[in-house]
Amino acid sequence: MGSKAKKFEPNEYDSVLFSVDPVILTMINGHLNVLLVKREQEPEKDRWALPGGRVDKKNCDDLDAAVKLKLRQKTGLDHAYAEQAFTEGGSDMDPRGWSLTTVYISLLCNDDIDLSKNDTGEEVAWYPVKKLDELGPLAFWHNLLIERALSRLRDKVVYTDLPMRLMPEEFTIHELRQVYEEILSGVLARPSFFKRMTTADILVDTGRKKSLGSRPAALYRYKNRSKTHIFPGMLEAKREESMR
Amino acid sequence: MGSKAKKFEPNEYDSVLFSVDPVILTMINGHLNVLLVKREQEPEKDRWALPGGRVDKKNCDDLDAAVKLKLRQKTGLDHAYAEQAFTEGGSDMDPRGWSLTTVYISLLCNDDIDLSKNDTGEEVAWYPVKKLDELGPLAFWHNLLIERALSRLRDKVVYTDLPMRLMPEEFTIHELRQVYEEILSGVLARPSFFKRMTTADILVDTGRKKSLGSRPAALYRYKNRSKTHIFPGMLEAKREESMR
DNA sequence: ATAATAGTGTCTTTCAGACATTATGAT
DNA sequence: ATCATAATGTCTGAAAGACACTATTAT
Repeated sequence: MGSKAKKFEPNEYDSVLFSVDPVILTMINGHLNVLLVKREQEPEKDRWALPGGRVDKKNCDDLDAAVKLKLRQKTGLDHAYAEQAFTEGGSDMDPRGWSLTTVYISLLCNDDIDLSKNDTGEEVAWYPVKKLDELGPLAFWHNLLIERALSRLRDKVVYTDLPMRLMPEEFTIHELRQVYEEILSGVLARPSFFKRMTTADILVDTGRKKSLGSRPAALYRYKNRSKTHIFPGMLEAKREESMR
Repeated sequence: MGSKAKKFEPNEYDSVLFSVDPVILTMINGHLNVLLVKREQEPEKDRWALPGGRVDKKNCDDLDAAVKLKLRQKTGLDHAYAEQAFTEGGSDMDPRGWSLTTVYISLLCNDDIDLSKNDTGEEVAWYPVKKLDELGPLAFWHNLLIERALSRLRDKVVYTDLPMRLMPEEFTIHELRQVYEEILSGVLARPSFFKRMTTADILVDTGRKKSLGSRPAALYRYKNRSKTHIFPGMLEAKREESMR
């Protein structure tokens, strides 16, 4: 098939082309954005793609190390949150042959990131996930991979405090709710949300306030950012918030 | 490293050894059992292992097809339930080199299975998951893979009706509860469980009864076995049921 | 009748949703 | 004073846990 497809007959039966593809998400101006890079190589040259790729087996002893390396290379962050979402594979994903990708969800706060720290020299950019279709098709099946990752994220957000990984050090409960609403594309009842968060023993009131032209809101901080809290019940997001 | 390791320098950088490893579970005599096969080849010859292995890329267009093929080969079942759990990879898992495995959880009813249908001619056996340590170490990291798969299963069982895939066509609510309790290694309150199941609109009373020396229990059947029900709240299993 | 277990009723607790009310700072 | 919105109180409803009670069969 492809003219540039490389040949590797020996042991081809046992091995597959493999890549790790992190879906790196952050909040920018109230909207969820995903990190993309522009491919400089065939196949799919000049298309936007997830900032993943082949695993450097010499420097990575296991999958987790491979993901951490990708994240460091693309965002400059050393301890970004990443969780494995799923693995997809098949003969149609990549013209070079039967290939496999493990998709991770990585959530981080935009304040912590400096894209100029990007190791790779590629063109990288944040893009709002809700406008991805305006960008045209991404490389490979990355549109599909992102959609599945977001679906998984939405499933988990209704019963966990995962969105905390998108928040800056200090934030108001209102800001936190907006992040939940953005992820769920729906509206949440304010009092329920407030109670849920303040009774869960996961937040600390810093005592300071943040004012935006009305009653100032209390600034909170997470008590323990390293472990994900599971709430006893599930949130219910209402439709609406369609346009903007 | 290993003396039998095959060489495939061309493009080795891009590809990894890959296998699919289903954790196939069923209930036997009230206990959760996992399907194992005895390896007939090096490495790890003569050790018990998960019934997985390399993917036949010529006959499988994607990952799902690969898992379905494994299940058919090992159990003779064509439409067994299987769900992807996670993927693990690294340089220490297999002496032949950096390798990757995607683990699936497959749940099925023992009544449906005839191990003599096994395609492969290997020695296969069911083994109780709670006695796996008595069997000695499994091949590769399969003890760890099974433990992680079971952990995932336990997490999901408290808010879904996944165990239905382990039940025969008709069953009593008591039998269903015993399956939940076996998976969770805990005791569930009978009335809560009964209400949860009978109010969820997932069961049909067949009208028939099953008697075991006292008041006969109603026999139920699942209304729709193909979609997993999500309950609004979570079950809480109590300790105990230690020995047996 | 008694034993044994299936099934049910009732009460309490927990927690989310809805709605109304109070609090606080900017103007 | 008025406005905007943060925070909270109260009520309701859904669903799980606990416990007691009733039902039905075998013996």
